[in-house]
Amino acid sequence: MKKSRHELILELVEKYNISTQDELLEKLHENGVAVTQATVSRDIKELRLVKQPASNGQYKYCVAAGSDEKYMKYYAIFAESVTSVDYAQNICLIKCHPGTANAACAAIDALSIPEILGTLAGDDTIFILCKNERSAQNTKRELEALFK
Amino acid sequence: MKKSRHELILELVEKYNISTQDELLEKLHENGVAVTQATVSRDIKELRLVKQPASNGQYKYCVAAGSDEKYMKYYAIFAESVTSVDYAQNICLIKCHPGTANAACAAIDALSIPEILGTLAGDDTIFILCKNERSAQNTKRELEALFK
DNA sequence: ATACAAGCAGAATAATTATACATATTTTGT
DNA sequence: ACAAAATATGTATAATTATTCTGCTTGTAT
Repeated sequence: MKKSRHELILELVEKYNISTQDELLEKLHENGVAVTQATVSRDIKELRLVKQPASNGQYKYCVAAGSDEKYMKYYAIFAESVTSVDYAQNICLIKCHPGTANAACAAIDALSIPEILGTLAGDDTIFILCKNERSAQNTKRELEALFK
Repeated sequence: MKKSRHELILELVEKYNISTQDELLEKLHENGVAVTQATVSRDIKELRLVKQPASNGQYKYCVAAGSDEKYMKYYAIFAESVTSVDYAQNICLIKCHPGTANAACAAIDALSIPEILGTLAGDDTIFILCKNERSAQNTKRELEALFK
């Protein structure tokens, strides 16, 4: 329950400009997740999201970009979504449990690995476009380290 | 005055584990800078510091890392190309100065806003296809914030 | 089956942070 | 130098967020 809510929160935060917990709460409700602000506050703490002052003078909840700690944040979600990582040529391919690819993909995006040009998630599969075969290999290794 | 206070704040935040504005306030006072919490709140907003949940279960004020800096890169081109942003149904429509739509459109593409399915630029007009009306509205808001 | 422990979440509330408003201060143009 | 405009700040308060306390639910060992 909590796990999937966390995934949803990460997605929502990526997708929308959410500037208060109440806004996030509202989005969660729209998605059929009924919790209270107290829980959202705790989720945010666990996910280590931050309320960042943005350029437009608003605030926006973001995934914190903290050195290598950031990997830890995604470990859980990644570990329980991903079943395999492979690559061919310059494409890295991730297989996930059904329905979890988007969440895992959001996590990968959030890692912003420089070798990754772009990602595309279906229902249970993620394509990762890399610069070349070497990059794909590195990416595979990096992601494997993450979910193993 | 404000400038040096800002510098001091950055130093203090680097140096200590500051988890509330009141703590920061106290440190400021120790350093002979007498301001109130309201000012600290505004300083933090301007400096774009964030209160980050840390590994020890505490919170800690930090310098924000990137995340919406990408917007800055495109601000200039966007600001000088775009004249208006509007939407109808699931289409977001941008009006630009003659001849500049393609450049602005490239900038929009580069932002890779997830709600945008695709874009099409003419000479002075951009069509942005969104998933639905809600997405179009969000996109409008986001882009307006960018060029305003 | 029962007791116990651990984790989760809601309600209420405490703690913290942001802002509306009113002044003061600084800057700018003349 | 002076007035006008812009910027900065404090006060008070509103808004937001974190936490305490309590009751559930679930799994586990006795």
